[in-house]
Amino acid sequence: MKPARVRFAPSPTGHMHLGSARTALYDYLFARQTGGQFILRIEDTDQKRYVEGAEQELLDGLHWLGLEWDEGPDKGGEYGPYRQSERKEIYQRYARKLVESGHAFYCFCTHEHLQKVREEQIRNKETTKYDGTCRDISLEEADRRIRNGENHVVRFKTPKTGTTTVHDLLRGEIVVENSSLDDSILVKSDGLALYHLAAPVDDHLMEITHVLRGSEWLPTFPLHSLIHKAFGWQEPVWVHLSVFLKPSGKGKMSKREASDLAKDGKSIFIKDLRELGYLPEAVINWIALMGWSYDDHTEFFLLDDLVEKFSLEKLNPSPAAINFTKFDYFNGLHIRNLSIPDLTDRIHPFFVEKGYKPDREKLEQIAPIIQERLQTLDDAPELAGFMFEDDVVINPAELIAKNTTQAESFTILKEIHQVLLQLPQINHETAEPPMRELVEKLGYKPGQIFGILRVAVTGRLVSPPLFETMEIIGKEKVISRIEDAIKMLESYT
RNA sequence: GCCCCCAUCGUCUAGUGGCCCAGGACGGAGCCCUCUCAAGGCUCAAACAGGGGUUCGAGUCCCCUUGGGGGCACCA
Repeated sequence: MKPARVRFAPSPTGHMHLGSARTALYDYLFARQTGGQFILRIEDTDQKRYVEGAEQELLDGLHWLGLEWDEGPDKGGEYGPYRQSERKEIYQRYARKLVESGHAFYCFCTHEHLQKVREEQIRNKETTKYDGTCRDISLEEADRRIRNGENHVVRFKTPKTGTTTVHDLLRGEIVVENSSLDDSILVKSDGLALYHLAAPVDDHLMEITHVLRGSEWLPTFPLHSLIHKAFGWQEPVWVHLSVFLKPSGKGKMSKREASDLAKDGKSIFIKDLRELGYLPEAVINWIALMGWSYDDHTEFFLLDDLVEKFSLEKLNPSPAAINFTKFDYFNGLHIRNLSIPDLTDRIHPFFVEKGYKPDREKLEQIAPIIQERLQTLDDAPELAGFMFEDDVVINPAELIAKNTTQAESFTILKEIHQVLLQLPQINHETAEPPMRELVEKLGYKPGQIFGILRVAVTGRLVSPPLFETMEIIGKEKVISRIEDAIKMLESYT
Protein backbone atom coordinates (compact mmCIF):
# COMPACT_ATOMS: atom_id res chain seq x y z
CA MET A 1 0.00 0.00 0.00
CA LYS A 2 1.30 3.45 -0.91
CA PRO A 3 2.04 5.75 2.04
CA ALA A 4 -0.96 8.02 2.49
CA ARG A 5 -0.96 11.59 3.67
CA VAL A 6 -4.09 12.14 5.70
CA ARG A 7 -5.19 15.23 7.55
CA PHE A 8 -7.43 15.83 10.51
CA ALA A 9 -8.72 19.35 10.08
CA PRO A 10 -10.87 20.51 12.97
CA SER A 11 -11.96 24.05 13.60
CA PRO A 12 -11.34 25.36 17.11
CA THR A 13 -14.91 26.42 17.71
CA GLY A 14 -15.98 24.23 20.60
CA HIS A 15 -15.32 21.04 22.49
CA MET A 16 -13.86 18.05 20.72
CA HIS A 17 -16.58 15.44 20.51
CA LEU A 18 -16.96 11.79 19.58
CA GLY A 19 -17.57 12.49 15.91
CA SER A 20 -14.37 14.41 15.39
CA ALA A 21 -12.49 11.89 17.51
CA ARG A 22 -13.62 9.12 15.22
CA THR A 23 -12.57 11.04 12.12
CA ALA A 24 -9.18 11.63 13.72
CA LEU A 25 -8.96 7.95 14.62
CA TYR A 26 -9.67 6.76 11.08
CA ASP A 27 -7.19 9.34 9.75
CA TYR A 28 -4.57 8.08 12.16
CA LEU A 29 -5.23 4.42 11.43
CA PHE A 30 -5.02 4.84 7.71
CA ALA A 31 -1.86 6.94 7.87
CA ARG A 32 -0.12 4.50 10.21
CA GLN A 33 -1.26 1.47 8.29
CA THR A 34 0.13 2.75 5.02
CA GLY A 35 3.28 4.10 6.63
CA GLY A 36 2.24 7.60 5.67
CA GLN A 37 1.70 10.80 7.62
CA PHE A 38 -1.06 11.96 9.90
CA ILE A 39 -1.35 15.71 9.68
CA LEU A 40 -3.12 18.05 12.04
CA ARG A 41 -4.39 21.23 10.44
CA ILE A 42 -6.31 23.85 12.34
CA GLU A 43 -9.11 25.40 10.31
CA ASP A 44 -9.51 28.70 12.04
CA THR A 45 -10.44 30.97 9.17
CA ASP A 46 -13.52 32.17 10.99
CA GLN A 47 -12.33 34.44 13.76
CA LYS A 48 -15.89 35.16 14.85
CA ARG A 49 -16.45 31.59 15.94
CA TYR A 50 -13.00 31.10 17.41
CA VAL A 51 -13.11 29.74 20.95
CA GLU A 52 -10.21 30.42 23.28
CA GLY A 53 -8.61 27.21 24.45
CA ALA A 54 -10.35 25.02 21.90
CA GLU A 55 -7.15 24.29 20.02
CA GLN A 56 -5.39 23.19 23.18
CA GLU A 57 -8.35 21.00 24.06
CA LEU A 58 -8.04 19.38 20.66
CA LEU A 59 -4.35 18.65 21.17
CA ASP A 60 -5.00 17.31 24.67
CA GLY A 61 -7.81 15.12 23.42
CA LEU A 62 -5.71 13.60 20.65
CA HIS A 63 -2.83 12.98 23.06
CA TRP A 64 -5.12 11.33 25.56
CA LEU A 65 -6.52 9.06 22.88
CA GLY A 66 -3.01 8.20 21.77
CA LEU A 67 -3.45 9.62 18.29
CA GLU A 68 -0.04 11.18 17.69
CA TRP A 69 0.34 13.30 14.59
CA ASP A 70 3.41 13.83 12.42
CA GLU A 71 2.90 17.39 11.28
CA GLY A 72 0.91 20.14 12.89
CA PRO A 73 0.91 23.64 14.34
CA ASP A 74 2.88 22.58 17.40
CA LYS A 75 5.17 20.13 15.60
CA GLY A 76 5.86 21.96 12.37
CA GLY A 77 6.63 20.13 9.15
CA GLU A 78 7.58 20.81 5.56
CA TYR A 79 4.13 21.86 4.50
CA GLY A 80 3.38 24.52 7.10
CA PRO A 81 2.06 26.68 8.45
CA TYR A 82 -0.62 24.31 9.73
CA ARG A 83 -2.99 26.95 10.98
CA GLN A 84 -5.18 28.41 8.25
CA SER A 85 -5.24 31.84 9.82
CA GLU A 86 -1.51 31.95 9.03
CA ARG A 87 -2.05 31.09 5.37
CA LYS A 88 -4.13 34.07 4.31
CA GLU A 89 -1.75 35.20 1.54
CA ILE A 90 -1.60 31.73 0.05
CA TYR A 91 -5.35 31.62 -0.38
CA GLN A 92 -5.43 35.10 -1.87
CA ARG A 93 -2.82 34.13 -4.40
CA TYR A 94 -4.80 31.06 -5.42
CA ALA A 95 -8.06 32.98 -5.51
CA ARG A 96 -6.47 35.44 -7.90
CA LYS A 97 -5.35 32.57 -10.12
CA LEU A 98 -8.89 31.31 -10.24
CA VAL A 99 -10.22 34.73 -11.23
CA GLU A 100 -7.57 35.11 -13.92
CA SER A 101 -8.34 31.73 -15.39
CA GLY A 102 -12.03 32.59 -15.52
CA HIS A 103 -13.10 30.10 -12.83
CA ALA A 104 -14.00 32.77 -10.30
CA PHE A 105 -15.02 36.40 -10.26
CA TYR A 106 -15.03 39.44 -8.03
CA CYS A 107 -18.44 40.28 -6.66
CA PHE A 108 -19.33 43.74 -5.44
CA CYS A 109 -22.91 43.04 -4.42
CA THR A 110 -23.95 44.51 -1.10
CA HIS A 111 -25.61 42.55 1.69
CA GLU A 112 -28.72 44.59 1.04
CA HIS A 113 -28.84 43.62 -2.61
CA LEU A 114 -28.26 39.97 -1.78
CA GLN A 115 -30.94 40.07 0.87
CA LYS A 116 -33.43 41.60 -1.56
CA VAL A 117 -32.73 38.97 -4.19
CA ARG A 118 -33.16 36.21 -1.64
CA GLU A 119 -36.45 37.52 -0.40
CA GLU A 120 -37.78 37.81 -3.90
CA GLN A 121 -36.72 34.24 -4.67
CA ILE A 122 -38.46 33.02 -1.57
CA ARG A 123 -41.59 34.93 -2.56
CA ASN A 124 -41.50 33.30 -5.99
CA LYS A 125 -40.80 29.90 -4.41
CA GLU A 126 -37.52 29.66 -6.27
CA THR A 127 -34.28 28.17 -5.00
CA THR A 128 -32.32 30.86 -3.18
CA LYS A 129 -29.00 31.47 -4.86
CA TYR A 130 -26.75 34.21 -6.17
CA ASP A 131 -28.39 36.07 -9.06
CA GLY A 132 -25.22 36.50 -11.11
CA THR A 133 -25.06 40.28 -11.08
CA CYS A 134 -21.26 40.46 -11.05
CA ARG A 135 -20.55 37.23 -12.91
CA ASP A 136 -19.64 38.90 -16.15
CA ILE A 137 -17.84 42.02 -14.98
CA SER A 138 -14.53 42.15 -16.85
CA LEU A 139 -11.33 41.67 -14.94
CA GLU A 140 -10.19 45.15 -15.94
CA GLU A 141 -13.30 46.78 -14.56
CA ALA A 142 -13.20 44.66 -11.44
CA ASP A 143 -9.58 45.59 -10.76
CA ARG A 144 -10.45 49.25 -11.24
CA ARG A 145 -13.31 49.03 -8.75
CA ILE A 146 -11.06 47.23 -6.29
CA ARG A 147 -8.44 49.97 -6.64
CA ASN A 148 -11.21 52.46 -5.91
CA GLY A 149 -11.68 50.69 -2.62
CA GLU A 150 -14.98 48.99 -3.34
CA ASN A 151 -15.92 46.17 -1.00
CA HIS A 152 -15.74 42.83 -2.73
CA VAL A 153 -15.67 39.08 -2.32
CA VAL A 154 -14.47 36.35 -4.67
CA ARG A 155 -17.06 33.90 -5.91
CA PHE A 156 -16.63 30.63 -7.75
CA LYS A 157 -18.03 30.74 -11.28
CA THR A 158 -20.05 27.57 -11.25
CA PRO A 159 -21.01 26.21 -14.67
CA LYS A 160 -24.66 27.02 -15.34
CA THR A 161 -25.49 23.98 -17.38
CA GLY A 162 -24.55 20.35 -17.48
CA THR A 163 -23.76 18.10 -14.57
CA THR A 164 -20.88 17.50 -12.23
CA THR A 165 -19.91 14.00 -11.25
CA VAL A 166 -17.97 13.42 -8.07
CA HIS A 167 -16.69 10.20 -6.61
CA ASP A 168 -16.96 9.21 -2.97
CA LEU A 169 -15.21 6.02 -1.92
CA LEU A 170 -18.20 4.76 0.07
CA ARG A 171 -21.01 5.92 -2.16
CA GLY A 172 -19.58 5.70 -5.62
CA GLU A 173 -20.53 8.31 -8.19
CA ILE A 174 -22.75 11.20 -7.27
CA VAL A 175 -24.13 13.26 -10.13
CA VAL A 176 -25.59 16.72 -9.57
CA GLU A 177 -27.09 19.28 -11.92
CA ASN A 178 -24.83 22.31 -12.10
CA SER A 179 -27.95 24.44 -12.10
CA SER A 180 -28.53 23.37 -8.51
CA LEU A 181 -25.11 24.68 -7.49
CA ASP A 182 -24.48 28.22 -6.32
CA ASP A 183 -21.68 30.70 -7.06
CA SER A 184 -20.27 30.22 -3.59
CA ILE A 185 -18.09 32.80 -1.92
CA LEU A 186 -14.45 31.76 -1.73
CA VAL A 187 -12.88 34.86 -0.19
CA LYS A 188 -14.70 37.17 2.19
CA SER A 189 -14.63 40.95 1.96
CA ASP A 190 -12.07 41.00 4.78
CA GLY A 191 -9.73 39.06 2.51
CA LEU A 192 -9.91 35.78 4.43
CA ALA A 193 -10.67 32.60 2.56
CA LEU A 194 -13.62 30.43 3.35
CA TYR A 195 -13.37 26.69 3.92
CA HIS A 196 -14.41 26.03 0.31
CA LEU A 197 -11.18 27.54 -0.98
CA ALA A 198 -8.85 26.97 1.94
CA ALA A 199 -9.43 23.23 2.23
CA PRO A 200 -8.84 22.33 -1.43
CA VAL A 201 -5.79 24.60 -1.63
CA ASP A 202 -4.29 23.16 1.55
CA ASP A 203 -5.11 19.61 0.62
CA HIS A 204 -3.30 20.11 -2.65
CA LEU A 205 -0.29 21.96 -1.25
CA MET A 206 0.05 19.53 1.64
CA GLU A 207 -0.17 16.65 -0.83
CA ILE A 208 -3.10 15.05 0.96
CA THR A 209 -3.97 11.75 -0.70
CA HIS A 210 -7.16 10.89 1.18
CA VAL A 211 -9.74 13.21 2.63
CA LEU A 212 -11.83 11.69 5.42
CA ARG A 213 -14.50 14.07 6.65
CA GLY A 214 -18.06 14.15 7.86
CA SER A 215 -20.98 13.63 5.52
CA GLU A 216 -22.21 17.13 6.27
CA TRP A 217 -19.76 18.08 3.51
CA LEU A 218 -21.59 16.05 0.88
CA PRO A 219 -23.71 18.99 -0.35
CA THR A 220 -20.63 21.12 -1.03
CA PHE A 221 -18.59 18.20 -2.29
CA PRO A 222 -19.19 19.09 -6.00
CA LEU A 223 -17.91 22.61 -5.36
CA HIS A 224 -14.71 21.31 -3.82
CA SER A 225 -14.21 18.86 -6.63
CA LEU A 226 -14.83 21.62 -9.19
CA ILE A 227 -12.22 23.79 -7.51
CA HIS A 228 -9.61 21.06 -7.78
CA LYS A 229 -10.52 20.66 -11.44
CA ALA A 230 -10.36 24.41 -12.06
CA PHE A 231 -6.78 24.40 -10.84
CA GLY A 232 -6.02 21.30 -12.84
CA TRP A 233 -5.13 19.38 -9.69
CA GLN A 234 -5.51 15.70 -9.10
CA GLU A 235 -8.20 15.14 -6.51
CA PRO A 236 -7.60 13.23 -3.32
CA VAL A 237 -9.64 10.12 -2.61
CA TRP A 238 -12.80 11.43 -0.98
CA VAL A 239 -14.36 9.58 1.93
CA HIS A 240 -17.42 11.04 3.58
CA LEU A 241 -18.02 9.47 6.97
CA SER A 242 -21.51 8.99 8.35
CA VAL A 243 -22.65 11.26 11.15
CA PHE A 244 -23.37 10.21 14.73
CA LEU A 245 -26.97 10.40 15.84
CA LYS A 246 -28.22 10.79 19.37
CA PRO A 247 -28.95 7.52 21.24
CA SER A 248 -32.58 7.54 20.13
CA GLY A 249 -31.40 7.65 16.53
CA LYS A 250 -33.52 10.75 15.94
CA GLY A 251 -31.20 13.43 14.66
CA LYS A 252 -27.89 14.87 15.70
CA MET A 253 -27.22 15.74 19.31
CA SER A 254 -28.08 19.33 20.10
CA LYS A 255 -25.93 21.48 22.39
CA ARG A 256 -28.59 21.29 25.06
CA GLU A 257 -28.91 17.52 24.85
CA ALA A 258 -25.14 17.14 24.89
CA SER A 259 -24.85 18.96 28.19
CA ASP A 260 -27.85 17.12 29.65
CA LEU A 261 -25.95 13.87 29.24
CA ALA A 262 -23.55 14.91 31.99
CA LYS A 263 -26.28 14.27 34.56
CA ASP A 264 -26.15 10.57 33.71
CA GLY A 265 -22.39 10.42 33.86
CA LYS A 266 -22.20 10.42 30.07
CA SER A 267 -20.75 12.86 27.59
CA ILE A 268 -19.96 13.20 23.94
CA PHE A 269 -17.04 15.49 24.75
CA ILE A 270 -13.63 13.89 24.92
CA LYS A 271 -12.42 16.12 27.73
CA ASP A 272 -15.26 14.89 29.99
CA LEU A 273 -14.71 11.21 29.34
CA ARG A 274 -11.45 11.03 31.25
CA GLU A 275 -12.90 12.40 34.47
CA LEU A 276 -15.99 10.26 34.12
CA GLY A 277 -13.68 7.28 34.44
CA TYR A 278 -13.50 6.09 30.87
CA LEU A 279 -10.34 4.65 29.38
CA PRO A 280 -8.98 6.08 26.15
CA GLU A 281 -8.64 2.48 24.99
CA ALA A 282 -12.37 2.00 25.44
CA VAL A 283 -13.22 5.21 23.64
CA ILE A 284 -11.05 4.16 20.71
CA ASN A 285 -12.52 0.66 20.59
CA TRP A 286 -16.08 1.93 20.83
CA ILE A 287 -15.96 4.69 18.24
CA ALA A 288 -13.90 2.58 15.85
CA LEU A 289 -16.83 0.19 15.65
CA MET A 290 -19.41 2.87 15.01
CA GLY A 291 -19.17 2.98 11.26
CA TRP A 292 -16.55 0.34 10.69
CA SER A 293 -16.37 -3.39 11.29
CA TYR A 294 -13.79 -6.10 10.96
CA ASP A 295 -15.65 -9.38 10.80
CA ASP A 296 -18.58 -10.89 12.61
CA HIS A 297 -16.80 -12.14 15.71
CA THR A 298 -14.00 -9.77 16.65
CA GLU A 299 -14.90 -6.72 18.69
CA PHE A 300 -12.10 -6.18 21.15
CA PHE A 301 -9.43 -3.96 19.65
CA LEU A 302 -6.46 -2.00 20.93
CA LEU A 303 -5.14 0.88 18.85
CA ASP A 304 -2.34 -1.21 17.37
CA ASP A 305 -4.76 -3.96 16.34
CA LEU A 306 -6.80 -1.36 14.57
CA VAL A 307 -3.80 0.00 12.70
CA GLU A 308 -3.28 -3.48 11.36
CA LYS A 309 -6.90 -4.34 10.66
CA PHE A 310 -8.50 -1.09 9.57
CA SER A 311 -9.71 -0.76 6.02
CA LEU A 312 -11.51 2.04 4.22
CA GLU A 313 -13.58 -0.50 2.32
CA LYS A 314 -15.32 -1.70 5.47
CA LEU A 315 -16.55 1.75 6.36
CA ASN A 316 -20.31 2.04 6.60
CA PRO A 317 -22.03 5.07 4.97
CA SER A 318 -25.19 4.99 7.07
CA PRO A 319 -25.64 7.16 10.18
CA ALA A 320 -25.06 5.49 13.56
CA ALA A 321 -26.84 6.17 16.85
CA ILE A 322 -24.51 6.58 19.82
CA ASN A 323 -24.89 3.67 22.23
CA PHE A 324 -23.52 4.56 25.66
CA THR A 325 -24.48 1.21 27.14
CA LYS A 326 -22.07 -0.50 24.82
CA PHE A 327 -19.47 2.08 25.75
CA ASP A 328 -19.76 1.01 29.39
CA TYR A 329 -19.34 -2.58 28.32
CA PHE A 330 -16.18 -1.78 26.36
CA ASN A 331 -14.85 0.24 29.26
CA GLY A 332 -15.30 -2.75 31.58
CA LEU A 333 -13.59 -4.98 29.05
CA HIS A 334 -10.59 -2.68 28.82
CA ILE A 335 -10.38 -2.21 32.56
CA ARG A 336 -10.18 -5.99 32.92
CA ASN A 337 -7.47 -6.02 30.29
CA LEU A 338 -5.22 -3.73 32.37
CA SER A 339 -2.29 -5.01 34.44
CA ILE A 340 -2.64 -4.49 38.20
CA PRO A 341 0.05 -1.79 38.42
CA ASP A 342 -1.54 0.02 35.50
CA LEU A 343 -5.02 -0.24 37.00
CA THR A 344 -3.66 0.99 40.31
CA ASP A 345 -2.21 4.08 38.67
CA ARG A 346 -5.43 4.80 36.88
CA ILE A 347 -7.79 4.49 39.84
CA HIS A 348 -5.52 6.47 42.15
CA PRO A 349 -6.69 9.95 41.09
CA PHE A 350 -10.32 8.92 41.56
CA PHE A 351 -9.70 8.09 45.22
CA VAL A 352 -7.87 11.36 45.70
CA GLU A 353 -10.73 13.17 44.03
CA LYS A 354 -13.12 11.71 46.62
CA GLY A 355 -10.94 12.89 49.47
CA TYR A 356 -9.15 9.64 50.29
CA LYS A 357 -5.42 9.44 50.86
CA PRO A 358 -4.70 6.06 49.35
CA ASP A 359 -1.25 4.60 49.75
CA ARG A 360 0.03 2.86 46.70
CA GLU A 361 0.70 -0.51 48.34
CA LYS A 362 -2.80 -0.87 49.69
CA LEU A 363 -4.34 0.36 46.47
CA GLU A 364 -2.43 -2.28 44.58
CA GLN A 365 -3.96 -4.92 46.87
CA ILE A 366 -7.40 -3.51 46.23
CA ALA A 367 -7.06 -3.23 42.47
CA PRO A 368 -7.34 -6.96 41.65
CA ILE A 369 -10.43 -7.53 43.78
CA ILE A 370 -12.36 -4.65 42.26
CA GLN A 371 -11.07 -4.96 38.71
CA GLU A 372 -13.88 -7.11 37.40
CA ARG A 373 -16.42 -5.05 39.26
CA LEU A 374 -15.58 -1.74 37.62
CA GLN A 375 -17.52 -0.33 34.75
CA THR A 376 -15.76 3.02 34.98
CA LEU A 377 -12.71 3.99 37.04
CA ASP A 378 -15.02 6.36 38.81
CA ASP A 379 -16.76 3.36 40.43
CA ALA A 380 -13.63 2.43 42.38
CA PRO A 381 -13.92 4.76 45.40
CA GLU A 382 -17.54 3.84 45.84
CA LEU A 383 -16.64 0.16 45.78
CA ALA A 384 -13.54 0.23 47.96
CA GLY A 385 -13.35 3.61 49.64
CA PHE A 386 -14.44 2.10 52.94
CA MET A 387 -11.12 0.28 53.14
CA PHE A 388 -9.44 3.61 53.77
CA GLU A 389 -11.86 4.70 56.44
CA ASP A 390 -11.24 4.28 60.15
CA ASP A 391 -14.82 3.55 61.03
CA VAL A 392 -17.72 2.31 59.03
CA VAL A 393 -21.31 3.30 59.55
CA ILE A 394 -23.47 0.28 60.17
CA ASN A 395 -27.19 0.08 59.91
CA PRO A 396 -28.01 -2.44 62.71
CA ALA A 397 -31.05 -3.71 60.85
CA GLU A 398 -28.72 -4.94 58.13
CA LEU A 399 -26.86 -7.06 60.67
CA ILE A 400 -29.85 -9.31 60.97
CA ALA A 401 -29.50 -11.99 58.32
CA LYS A 402 -32.32 -13.05 56.12
CA ASN A 403 -34.68 -15.56 57.80
CA THR A 404 -33.10 -15.13 61.22
CA THR A 405 -34.15 -13.26 64.30
CA GLN A 406 -32.14 -10.56 65.98
CA ALA A 407 -31.17 -12.99 68.72
CA GLU A 408 -29.99 -15.57 66.22
CA SER A 409 -27.91 -13.08 64.28
CA PHE A 410 -26.47 -11.82 67.53
CA THR A 411 -25.37 -15.31 68.44
CA ILE A 412 -23.94 -15.92 64.99
CA LEU A 413 -21.94 -12.72 65.17
CA LYS A 414 -20.46 -13.69 68.51
CA GLU A 415 -19.47 -17.10 67.11
CA ILE A 416 -17.84 -15.42 64.13
CA HIS A 417 -15.95 -13.18 66.51
CA GLN A 418 -14.64 -16.16 68.46
CA VAL A 419 -13.46 -17.95 65.35
CA LEU A 420 -11.69 -14.97 63.83
CA LEU A 421 -10.14 -13.93 67.12
CA GLN A 422 -8.24 -17.18 67.32
CA LEU A 423 -6.62 -16.74 63.92
CA PRO A 424 -3.08 -15.39 63.86
CA GLN A 425 -4.03 -13.41 60.78
CA ILE A 426 -7.00 -13.11 58.51
CA ASN A 427 -6.82 -13.88 54.83
CA HIS A 428 -8.46 -16.06 52.26
CA GLU A 429 -6.48 -19.19 53.20
CA THR A 430 -6.64 -18.89 56.97
CA ALA A 431 -10.17 -17.60 57.45
CA GLU A 432 -12.35 -19.28 54.89
CA PRO A 433 -12.02 -22.93 56.10
CA PRO A 434 -12.91 -22.17 59.74
CA MET A 435 -15.76 -19.95 58.63
CA ARG A 436 -17.10 -22.74 56.44
CA GLU A 437 -16.89 -25.06 59.42
CA LEU A 438 -18.88 -22.54 61.42
CA VAL A 439 -21.54 -22.48 58.73
CA GLU A 440 -21.77 -26.27 59.03
CA LYS A 441 -21.83 -26.21 62.79
CA LEU A 442 -24.53 -23.58 63.14
CA GLY A 443 -26.63 -24.98 60.33
CA TYR A 444 -27.31 -21.76 58.49
CA LYS A 445 -26.76 -20.94 54.85
CA PRO A 446 -23.36 -19.53 53.88
CA GLY A 447 -25.07 -16.42 52.61
CA GLN A 448 -26.57 -15.71 56.01
CA ILE A 449 -23.34 -16.05 57.96
CA PHE A 450 -21.20 -14.24 55.40
CA GLY A 451 -23.85 -11.58 55.05
CA ILE A 452 -23.69 -10.67 58.72
CA LEU A 453 -19.91 -10.61 58.64
CA ARG A 454 -19.96 -8.45 55.51
CA VAL A 455 -22.14 -5.81 57.08
CA ALA A 456 -20.13 -5.82 60.30
CA VAL A 457 -16.79 -5.43 58.54
CA THR A 458 -17.68 -3.23 55.57
CA GLY A 459 -20.83 -1.50 56.69
CA ARG A 460 -22.46 -2.43 53.44
CA LEU A 461 -24.58 -5.09 51.83
CA VAL A 462 -22.44 -5.17 48.71
CA SER A 463 -18.68 -5.41 48.78
CA PRO A 464 -15.69 -7.02 47.10
CA PRO A 465 -15.02 -10.64 48.16
CA LEU A 466 -15.09 -10.83 51.95
CA PHE A 467 -11.87 -12.63 52.83
CA GLU A 468 -9.72 -10.58 50.50
CA THR A 469 -11.36 -7.47 51.86
CA MET A 470 -10.67 -8.47 55.47
CA GLU A 471 -7.08 -9.24 54.62
CA ILE A 472 -6.60 -5.74 53.29
CA ILE A 473 -8.35 -4.10 56.22
CA GLY A 474 -6.27 -6.17 58.67
CA LYS A 475 -7.17 -8.37 61.61
CA GLU A 476 -7.09 -5.65 64.19
CA LYS A 477 -9.62 -3.46 62.47
CA VAL A 478 -11.78 -6.42 61.48
CA ILE A 479 -12.04 -7.60 65.08
CA SER A 480 -12.78 -4.16 66.44
CA ARG A 481 -15.50 -3.57 63.84
CA ILE A 482 -17.09 -6.89 64.70
CA GLU A 483 -17.02 -5.98 68.37
CA ASP A 484 -18.69 -2.67 67.58
CA ALA A 485 -21.30 -4.52 65.61
CA ILE A 486 -21.95 -6.93 68.48
CA LYS A 487 -22.59 -4.04 70.83
CA MET A 488 -24.79 -2.37 68.31
CA LEU A 489 -26.89 -5.47 67.76
CA GLU A 490 -27.19 -6.11 71.44
CA SER A 491 -28.78 -2.75 72.10
CA TYR A 492 -30.75 -2.55 68.88
CA THR A 493 -34.51 -2.57 69.24
C1' G B 1 -39.57 24.32 -0.33
C1' C B 2 -35.05 22.75 -3.08
C1' C B 3 -30.57 19.59 -3.32
C1' C B 4 -27.84 15.40 -1.53
C1' C B 5 -27.10 10.93 1.36
C1' C B 6 -28.86 6.57 3.94
C1' A B 7 -32.25 2.15 4.97
C1' U B 8 -30.90 -5.86 8.23
C1' C B 9 -33.07 -7.41 15.57
C1' G B 10 -34.36 -1.63 20.50
C1' U B 11 -28.84 -0.17 19.30
C1' C B 12 -23.89 -1.16 16.68
C1' U B 13 -23.38 -4.48 12.78
C1' A B 14 -22.05 -9.41 9.39
C1' G B 15 -24.00 -10.31 4.76
C1' U B 16 -21.15 -8.00 -2.31
C1' G B 17 -27.33 -13.37 -6.28
C1' G B 18 -27.86 -19.67 -4.17
C1' C B 19 -23.48 -21.11 1.93
C1' C B 20 -29.37 -16.98 5.21
C1' C B 21 -36.50 -20.32 7.44
C1' A B 22 -30.33 -14.14 8.11
C1' G B 23 -24.73 -14.60 11.91
C1' G B 24 -22.17 -11.72 16.00
C1' A B 25 -22.04 -7.88 19.92
C1' C B 26 -24.53 -4.53 23.53
C1' G B 27 -29.03 -4.31 26.01
C1' G B 28 -33.42 -7.62 27.73
C1' A B 29 -35.32 -12.53 29.81
C1' G B 30 -33.96 -17.22 32.02
C1' C B 31 -30.55 -20.89 33.93
C1' C B 32 -25.62 -22.28 35.87
C1' C B 33 -21.52 -20.71 39.02
C1' U B 34 -21.59 -18.12 43.78
C1' C B 35 -20.37 -15.09 50.65
C1' U B 36 -23.05 -9.97 48.26
C1' C B 37 -22.05 -7.39 43.79
C1' A B 38 -19.65 -8.33 39.57
C1' A B 39 -17.11 -11.25 36.04
C1' G B 40 -17.75 -15.81 33.36
C1' G B 41 -20.59 -19.96 30.92
C1' C B 42 -25.13 -21.72 28.60
C1' U B 43 -30.16 -20.87 26.61
C1' C B 44 -34.21 -17.82 24.77
C1' A B 45 -36.96 -13.60 22.56
C1' A B 46 -35.74 -9.97 18.82
C1' A B 47 -34.63 -7.62 12.08
C1' C B 48 -34.01 -7.94 5.88
C1' A B 49 -39.50 -0.64 5.79
C1' G B 50 -43.44 -1.38 1.70
C1' G B 51 -44.50 -2.19 -3.46
C1' G B 52 -43.02 -3.26 -8.28
C1' G B 53 -39.42 -5.28 -11.60
C1' U B 54 -34.62 -8.25 -13.36
C1' U B 55 -33.37 -13.54 -12.53
C1' C B 56 -34.23 -20.53 -12.45
C1' G B 57 -33.22 -17.99 -7.70
C1' A B 58 -32.92 -11.45 -4.23
C1' G B 59 -31.45 -9.15 2.32
C1' U B 60 -27.93 -8.84 -1.80
C1' C B 61 -29.16 -5.67 -8.63
C1' C B 62 -32.85 -1.70 -10.79
C1' C B 63 -37.23 1.61 -10.12
C1' C B 64 -41.03 3.87 -7.14
C1' U B 65 -43.11 4.91 -2.38
C1' U B 66 -42.26 5.57 2.66
C1' G B 67 -39.14 6.61 6.59
C1' G B 68 -34.68 8.68 8.56
C1' G B 69 -30.49 11.92 8.19
C1' G B 70 -27.64 16.00 6.28
C1' G B 71 -27.19 20.63 3.69
C1' C B 72 -29.14 25.14 1.54
C1' A B 73 -24.34 31.71 5.41
C1' C B 74 -19.14 36.92 3.70
C1' C B 75 -19.72 29.14 9.55
C1' A B 76 -16.89 24.85 9.35
